Amino acid sequence: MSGPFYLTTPIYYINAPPHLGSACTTIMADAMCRYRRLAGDRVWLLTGTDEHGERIAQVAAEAGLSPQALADRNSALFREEWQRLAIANDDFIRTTEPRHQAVVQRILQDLWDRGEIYFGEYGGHYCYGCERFYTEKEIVDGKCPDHQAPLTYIKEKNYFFRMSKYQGRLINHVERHPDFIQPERYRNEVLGFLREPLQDLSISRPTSRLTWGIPLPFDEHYVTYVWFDALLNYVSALGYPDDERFATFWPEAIHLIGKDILKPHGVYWPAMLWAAGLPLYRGLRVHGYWSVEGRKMSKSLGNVVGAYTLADKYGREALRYFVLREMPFGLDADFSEEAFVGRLNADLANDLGNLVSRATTVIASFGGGALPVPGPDGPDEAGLRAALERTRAEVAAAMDEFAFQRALAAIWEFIGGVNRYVDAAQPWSLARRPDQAERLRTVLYALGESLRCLGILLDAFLPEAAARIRAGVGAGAPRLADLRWGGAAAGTAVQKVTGLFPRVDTKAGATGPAHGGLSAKAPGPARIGIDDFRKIELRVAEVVSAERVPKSKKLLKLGIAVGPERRTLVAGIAEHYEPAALIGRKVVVVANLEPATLMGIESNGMVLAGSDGGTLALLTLDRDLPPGARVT
RNA sequence: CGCGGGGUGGAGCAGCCCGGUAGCUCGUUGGGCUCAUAACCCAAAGGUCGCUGGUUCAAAUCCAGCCCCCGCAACCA
Repeated sequence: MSGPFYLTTPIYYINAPPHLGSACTTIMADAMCRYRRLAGDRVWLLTGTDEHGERIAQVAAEAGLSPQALADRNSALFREEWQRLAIANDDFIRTTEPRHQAVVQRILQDLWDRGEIYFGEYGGHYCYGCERFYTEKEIVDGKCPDHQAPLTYIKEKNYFFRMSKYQGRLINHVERHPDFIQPERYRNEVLGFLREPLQDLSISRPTSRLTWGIPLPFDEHYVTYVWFDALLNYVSALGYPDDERFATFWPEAIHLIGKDILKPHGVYWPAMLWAAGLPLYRGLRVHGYWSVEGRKMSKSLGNVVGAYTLADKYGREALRYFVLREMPFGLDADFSEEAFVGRLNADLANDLGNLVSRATTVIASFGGGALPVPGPDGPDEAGLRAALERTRAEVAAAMDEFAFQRALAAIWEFIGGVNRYVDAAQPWSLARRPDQAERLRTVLYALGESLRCLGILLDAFLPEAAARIRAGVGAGAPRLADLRWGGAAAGTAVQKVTGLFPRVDTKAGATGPAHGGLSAKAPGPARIGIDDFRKIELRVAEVVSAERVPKSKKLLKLGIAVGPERRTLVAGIAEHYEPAALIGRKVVVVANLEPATLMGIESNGMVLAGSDGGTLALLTLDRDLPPGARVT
């Protein structure tokens, strides 16, 4: 079982601060690696940040910073977050580091030399009206489906990776290695992607459009685009190609990701590795998403949960426990503060914390503060021993599948068993009967032994609590190999361990609906001056026609009159307003917005509406004004 | 007909692939214990398993149709 073990988290895009989702991935990775270290493996845990791209350059410009300065600042947010959460990563890679850029360029050059990359002209059927390309499937009779106008075939030059040629090989690999992508549902999803013809992958952007990236070594007018830059971190961080770490760990690589980036990892990345002449990673493990109180976590809903704020309020171990216990691996899970506190109180405080407290107290009070020499085991001790073995085996099996939830459920099964044992054995009664002295010693030893084993079992999941438990029963450094009944030496001093996980009082709103306090800090909109506001041309408009945009869920196509002018705009209000109910109404629109094309329809302007995430309300006039009137 | 997930006691979930007494956690109620963090242990109450039809000796489980939620993607300008 023991050997090298290499686990990666995704590199997080520094556009947004760390939140519950990224923390969850990282915590899972950390727990897995701690478990493997416990098993005696040589482990390498990699995390890091993805720092290139247009958005970063833009945000930096707005903030008056260089892109590098912004990247330094935002990358540090992640590094600090993982420190505060006690993540034991072995490395932290940044895509702006020279060690990464050098590898990216080296591999790009190599692929270019060997013809895996070509300079292509992306040919597409382009509609000038829509300002977009159409695929063969979308074209109706050779015309734009929206404008009914003939399309122009135009070309855009870029570099392409010959990904399409790996399609058959990849299908074959995924089919023959069920363990390559897990859980099953995501394996099926990748096979689903691969049923459609695989296109070559555009891997460059001209520097005229994007400058904040890694330059192509063979053409200074282009930089790499997203995935070639990002995915290669997994090998660049190991010191590819010459470092010993690369030779040791790369063949064992397991990528832990969220379901949002399945396609790049399950499809692009294997093709890239083959093209580069590298062995594939060993496995891809995909977890689900967190929702918050039944709703998707999103910036626009303002319900993004920050991990550290939560850890700060309830303890980072409680946070670890919650995300590992509550999310079945691969499936989505829901976060709520109520569920969080429920877990904390029921599992950590009542079951575990209380057990540790009562067991150490019993040993301290009735056993003279040390593990006594036990007498012969009775049936209850045999039962405990069997329960421990079941738990050990189930934890091992669960961890093989990244099933943290099952592993913890198994450990809590054991904790329940020990609690029942205490009640059945009643050491406090035995202590009153001198003729039961040997029996008492047996019971106290069994309790100490149970805690010692918990101190090992829990180490991967709750490292700090596990350390306190081990310290309480005088156990040394944890090793999975020591998870055998009878490993504790009689005579070992035992200290009372109390307050391991104090209960959180849920009565009378003691916790309160602290969602505001739990939100990740999102920088609020900057203040603007009146001159900036005057740049926005708001006008009264009358809706003269309204219809649903076919095949769309949210969009209505509106014909509006702004003074004498008629224009078409698209509004994302179809879920809240019937088209017929809008005709004739006066609304307020942003009149000088850049046109945009949505579902093939050009939208000239934007209807103003307020929303709290659930309800949406259009802005209207409380007394009549003619269409075209300026709103200030 | 875009892809997918789900509807099971008050809440959250398992069971469904391989039909046969409906299980777990929390909550509620009653009891026990007093070592312990108003905790721990035992017991009880509570479900027409979304709807309709079909297959079968037997359907939560298989088949068909329908209803309702929720993601993802394309579209929140």
